[in-house]
This record gives sequence, structure tokens and C-alpha cells, in this order.
Amino acid sequence: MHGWLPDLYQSWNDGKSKWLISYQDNKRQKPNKRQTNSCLAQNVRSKRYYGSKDYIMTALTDTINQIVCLSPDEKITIEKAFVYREISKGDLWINQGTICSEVAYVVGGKLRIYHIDDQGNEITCYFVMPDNFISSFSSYLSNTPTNENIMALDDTVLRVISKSDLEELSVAVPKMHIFRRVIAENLFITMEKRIAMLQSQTAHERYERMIKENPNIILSVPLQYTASFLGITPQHLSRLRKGFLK
Amino acid sequence: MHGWLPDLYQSWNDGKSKWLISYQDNKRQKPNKRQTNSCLAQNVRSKRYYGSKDYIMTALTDTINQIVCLSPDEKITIEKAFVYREISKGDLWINQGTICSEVAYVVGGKLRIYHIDDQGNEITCYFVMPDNFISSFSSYLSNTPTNENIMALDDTVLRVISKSDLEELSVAVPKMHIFRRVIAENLFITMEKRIAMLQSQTAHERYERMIKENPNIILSVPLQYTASFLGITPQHLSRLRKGFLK
DNA sequence: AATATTTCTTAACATTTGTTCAGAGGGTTT
DNA sequence: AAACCCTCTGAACAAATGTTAAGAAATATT
Repeated sequence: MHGWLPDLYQSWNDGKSKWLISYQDNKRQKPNKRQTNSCLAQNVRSKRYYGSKDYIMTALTDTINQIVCLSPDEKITIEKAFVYREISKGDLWINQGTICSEVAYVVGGKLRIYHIDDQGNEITCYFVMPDNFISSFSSYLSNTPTNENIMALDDTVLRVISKSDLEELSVAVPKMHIFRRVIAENLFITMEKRIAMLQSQTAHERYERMIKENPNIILSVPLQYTASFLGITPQHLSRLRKGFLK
Repeated sequence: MHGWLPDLYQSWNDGKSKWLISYQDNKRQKPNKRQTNSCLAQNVRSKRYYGSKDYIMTALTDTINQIVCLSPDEKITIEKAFVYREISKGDLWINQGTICSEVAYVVGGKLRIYHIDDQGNEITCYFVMPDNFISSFSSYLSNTPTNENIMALDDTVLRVISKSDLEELSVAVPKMHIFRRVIAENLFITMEKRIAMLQSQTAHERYERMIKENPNIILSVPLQYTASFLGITPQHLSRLRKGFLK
């Protein structure tokens, strides 16, 4: 069971941080049959949490430090450049139609990038979990209005930096150029994987692939969002989850 | 009819270049019913052509010049750095399993990027038309073996540069950094569009979208390759093309 | 706790898409 | 011309997926 804990829980439970649980928590302890998987996720989802300040102010540079080694001074400079921001569950960080000129590091929480298609359906493009960077990148890169919305699926803590501040920071800490390149490369590879996944034959295969590669997402995100991410209807995903097809 | 001419034809028929047609050409002049669309494509496809040297040696810098203004000296430096290479129709430029350390500009011709899936099917990832850049980018960026093959769909003329030479060139002509960034951004936006397309509901919609956005590709590429690009079987694409579903 | 709201499940049926197989059309080779 | 090969088309059937609608379960609100 514990191998299935979502990223979120792991990153907030590592001793450097703490959970402050504000309302209903360990209530539904008897797992119904059909909830063997999702009750945990839903418990996690309904928690309110705030990390210790200590953790929040080092998570970003800890992550960067894994790719390019930073001096203590550089760490301070970087941490100063990124601004702390909270997004409440259900709120939007980015609205479609606006130009996205910021990038953020997800300290804790969880976000969903989606757009509205021709028929008015919300189509989920990505889920972004803690310790990753988020933006509406094509808007950010090309300075054009985005067609994406970015919504917090949980109460979320970000460290945000504007495009111009990032340029300044990259002058002050040239290593940031390397780091930015690596981020872009990883993003690129993620997108390639996503395309291959969408092209792979059946919805069932896509679902199983996602279970294998992103169990944390499947477990902690409402089914309806995962469904559009996989390009199918919620009903069909429910069918697959039940194991109707084998 | 002429509005439907593929890019390829247009770019090679602009007065700066010429076609040298080596074998069967204007034979099949009576278009059969089912070939209203594809006979033109097949004519184009079966041609052998070699552009004038003049065109080949300026196309690359003409394209770059549209994004960052180049001095005559810079143009010469750039043209020298890229190597001329021909790929015969059906031959591979990049093989899966190798590390791709080159980028190329497509002067003329047409290429197809594909990989082999678990069941052994060839899955088309992209088509690359003249005046665009091509590489197995994730391999190029991360120095890991690619799982992609890149095949010439026509006799193709490339201008190729290695990773290290591109770095040198970018030192000699710093404007290349800007150009490279723009290329990466465009690639990124292309991928985003592709993901949105694959997520959009029915194969029929995807097909119509492709007709609207890439008529040149639909018209000039064998059906079987387009089918896997759209994520469907050739039989089904044939059905859609016939207009069976409306 | 009680109620309202949202999300998820289930099932029957409709539609889309895949499979299989046969054959047509065109190009190539002899 | 004949034989061959390859790609595309067509049709019948099977499997996957969407649609609709109802009810169950979970969550939010009071």
C-alpha cells in the first residue's frame, strides 16, 4: 500500500515539513470495495496543509542544486528572486486569454493545465506535481495569449518568478542558463512521451501505461480529469478501472 | 486545383530553382475518379529533382534571415558550416538505436519520422517538409540513443550540421543563438498543437483538422503513413477519405 | 446530523474504429 | 503483354468507445 503513496504526500512528509490538517481527516477508514485505490487519494485530496517555512524556502534550491551545484550565496540569490504564492484548491493561477509571463516551482499541492475545446469541454493537458516547474510555456515563450487555464487541484504553494526577473537572475547566477536548458529538455521529452502515449492504440493500453508511469497522478486526481487527459470519457475510464476489459 | 499544390512543389518552382525530371513523368494524365486528390501528389512524389546550386546554397540563410537579419559575411559563414547531403527516396537518414548528433535543414524533398511500437508497427511521428529543420531532437538534446527512424519520402536534399559545429557557429555568429531559440519555440508549439489534435475527439475530426492545417502533407504523403500519424488504421482512413462518415 | 451538490458507477444502446479478407488499380520488371 | 508487387478500396463482422440516463457514493454545505 505504501508504495502507492502519491508524490505529494511523500514530499510533505519527509521530516522537513509538516501537515496542518484543518478538517475532516481519518474518517472514512473502512475502505469500500470500489475504493481500494481511490480512498487514500481522496483523503489526501481533502487535506489542508502548510509546510514549515524552512522547507518552503529551500525546496526550490534543493531541486536546482541536484542539476547544477550551487554555492550558498547563489542559493540565497535564487530563493530571493522567487516569490511565495498560495493558490487555494479550485482557484486558477493562469486564465486563458492572458499572456503568461511567469514560471513557477511547485513546492506542494497539485495543479491541472486544461483548455476548453470547440464543444465546450474541459480538456486536461497536464498534471503538475510538487518539485516540478509549471507555466503556460508556449504563451510564456512567444508572448502570445494562452488558451490554457491552470487550476489548483489542492491548496498549492508556488514559488513564482517573472520572465524579466528570471533573465536578471540568470545574469546574476549564470548557472541558471544550464538549469533552464535542462528544464526545457525535460519538458520536451515529456511531450514526446505524451504524443507516443496518445498514439498508442487503445484507451486501455494508455490507462495501463499511466498506471505504470504515473501511479501518483492516477491515484490522487479526480477521475474526470484523468479521463480527458487520456482522451476518453469518464464513463469509459470508470469501465476500464473496473477491469471490464482484460 | 493550384491552391492545393504541396509546399514542395511551390518551393521548387519559384524561379530560383529548377526540376530535373529523370523518369516517368507526365504519363498518367487522365485522373481516375478516386485520384482527384492523390494523382498530383503521386506525380510529385515520383519525380527526381535537383535544384540549381544557386538555390541550394542560399535557401538556408534565406530562411534564417527571415528571423534574424544577417550580414553577407554571416551568411557565408553559416552556409559554409552546413554540409550538403542527398538522401534517396526510401533511405534512412537516422536509424533507431543511434545517437543523433546532427540537425538538418530540408532544402527539398520530404521526410518522415517514425518509430516501431510494441507490436512491430511503424508509427509515424512527424512529416517534415522543405524549409524546416529536422533532427531526432530528444536524442540530440540528451545525447541518448533515439528510438526514431527518419526516412526520405522523396529524393531529399539536406544541409546538415553537427552539434559541435553548431556550437562553434553560434560563437562565430551569435545571432544563431536567437535563431536556435526561435526554432525550439516553434517546435514546442508544434508539439502542443499535435497533442491537442490527438486529444480531440474523433478520427474524423483529426482528419478534417489536418486537411485544413496541413493540406500539403495529406496530399503528398502515402495514405498508410498519414493513417498512423492520425492514430488510425489505413482502412479507416480510407473510409474517412471516402466521406463515409459525415 | 441532515441535506445538497458533485463525482463516480452501471447498464443499455448507438456509434466509431479495428480486423480480416478479397480484390482493384497502378507501377515495375521481365 | 504477362507476372509481380505494392498501395489503396470495400464490405462484413468484431471490438472499443461514446451517449444517455439513472442511481450510488463521496464531498461540501447547512
